[in-house]
Amino acid sequence: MNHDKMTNISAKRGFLWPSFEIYSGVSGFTDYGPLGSSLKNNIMEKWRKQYVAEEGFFEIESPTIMPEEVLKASGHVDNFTDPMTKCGKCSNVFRADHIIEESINEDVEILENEELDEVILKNNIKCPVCSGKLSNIWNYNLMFKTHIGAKGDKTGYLRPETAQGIFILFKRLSRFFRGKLPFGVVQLGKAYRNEISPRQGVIRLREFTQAEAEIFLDPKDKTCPKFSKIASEKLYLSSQDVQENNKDPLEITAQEALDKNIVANETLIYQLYLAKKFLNEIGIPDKVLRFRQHLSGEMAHYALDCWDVEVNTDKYGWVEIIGIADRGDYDLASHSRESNEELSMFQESDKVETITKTIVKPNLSKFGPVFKKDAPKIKTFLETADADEIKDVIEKEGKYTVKLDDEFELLKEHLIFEDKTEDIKGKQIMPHVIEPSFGIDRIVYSVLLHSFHTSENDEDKDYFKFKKEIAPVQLSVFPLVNKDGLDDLAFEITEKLRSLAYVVEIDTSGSIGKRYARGDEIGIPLAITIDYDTLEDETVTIRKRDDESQERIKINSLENYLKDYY
RNA sequence: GCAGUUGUGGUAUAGUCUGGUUAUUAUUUGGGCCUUCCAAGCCUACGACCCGGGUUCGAAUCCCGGCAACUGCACCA
Repeated sequence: MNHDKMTNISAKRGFLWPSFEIYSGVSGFTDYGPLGSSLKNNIMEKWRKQYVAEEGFFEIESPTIMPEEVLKASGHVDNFTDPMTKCGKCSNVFRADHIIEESINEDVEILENEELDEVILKNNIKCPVCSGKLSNIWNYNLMFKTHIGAKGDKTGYLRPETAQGIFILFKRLSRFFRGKLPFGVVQLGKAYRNEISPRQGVIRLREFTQAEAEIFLDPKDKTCPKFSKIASEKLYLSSQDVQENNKDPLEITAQEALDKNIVANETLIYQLYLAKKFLNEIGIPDKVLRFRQHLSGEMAHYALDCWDVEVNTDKYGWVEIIGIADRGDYDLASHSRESNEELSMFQESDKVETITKTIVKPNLSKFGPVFKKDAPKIKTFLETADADEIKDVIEKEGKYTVKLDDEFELLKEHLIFEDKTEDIKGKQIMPHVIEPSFGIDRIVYSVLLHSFHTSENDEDKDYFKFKKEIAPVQLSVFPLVNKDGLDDLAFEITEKLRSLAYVVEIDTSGSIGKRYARGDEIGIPLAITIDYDTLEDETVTIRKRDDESQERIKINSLENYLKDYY
């Protein structure tokens, strides 16, 4: 693990570059160079293969600019903020809670802005730079704000996460999936957060790529049909208990995690397993990974359970790269409330249940004259009231007292009780959501870091040991020397391989050793060398990056060889 | 956002304190020569003083501001 060497080569060879560099750059943004872009795409394609193809989820794409209502409902407009204050004299801007904490040495994190204003006034807190008067506090929202339309009267924000785009399509999606739970929807794309001062390179960006899946399921049934297939898979988990008591991470099977109630449900465990599988397959091994359960104070208010997947780095320590949360029905409930849309689904039960229950109705000829203008609200109360309870109380005490804004006494003659039988064919439910959320840029960084092979002595070299599935360049082709027609043949073979849709680099510069080294450095798994034997027997050598082993094969069996390999 | 350190070809650097010739060296990269398998060698070319302002006859060098990076603090729903 070596951040410095790795980033050096990554910049040199076109993986990651600072954005807007010729204008001296802006922190919190990064450019993917040719190889970085290709690597990232390969990782995202691999992700799609796992979640869309293998899991049967579907991908959608929604706008990156969202109207204010959406983010108001999701809570981002009001809560995704920091309190700020500005000095009237020198115009410096500060985090209000920080100035106050420094000045009076008290934790004021929980206070509202108005209360903070009062604290500033009461303690006569001044600008720490020039002692000028501080303004009232406003919220600095971490979202990028913009205007929609020429009139500019509609406020929009760049989305702070891709997930909301899925939630607000719920009505359409539930029809698309023909009303059956569970179903999964994914979105890969950019999200934006105007961080105050991002300083960890590609780890903390203002514009970043997420890959999120939202799995909608029955709140009463969070089992997972594929769970049995992975029940005996080993997981390494740092549960709340492990963290709070400084224990070693648990090494347990998926089944044990479920039985011991360490992870809340099957679907959540299955998602932990999928995340681990994905990371392993793109070259991030278990030994640099940690599955960490959020502590109860750390958990977002909407999450029922949440696990972070963290990767170990030499420079930034443990970095969160994936969050897997059970968000409950928080999002659907909020959007349903704000939009006045019914965001629930009717779920048919396995068997029809016939129930008989007592219902209560007002006996209107007596009820109306007695309660007059209060009658409607008492009637409304009765619609949702427990009829059995009312009946009991009236039978025992002769009356039932309703406490609304006033107290009303219901007598037996005001009401009609009926026994009613109905068939329950199912129920209307608001699905819960389990969300694995991948930070793609951080994952690309982790792949670069943990694929990077550092030399231990002078003969060894530094290179990216990418898994062949994600290597940005798949093949290199070299003529052993640039003469006697070997070079022409190399170009010919390159063209042929490119027509088979392989990403191929041909290199005729420098010595053969230099060419291997250049190819290794950017992690090209295979090199094909054309030499003098090629002219005689139409064979080439295939040389593997990781062990430098060579084998000789016929040119006409190259296609099959590569098909098997990739 | 605060404090400190730093900013010279793609990379790593000399020069900055003490202002003054064509900005040092290595490596990388392109072209050529050579080369029958792992960064060999030779020739050659391209390539830099972070940006803006000030001081000065003259600024890579001194001063101020900005931007960025690094370290620590803070922030990270």
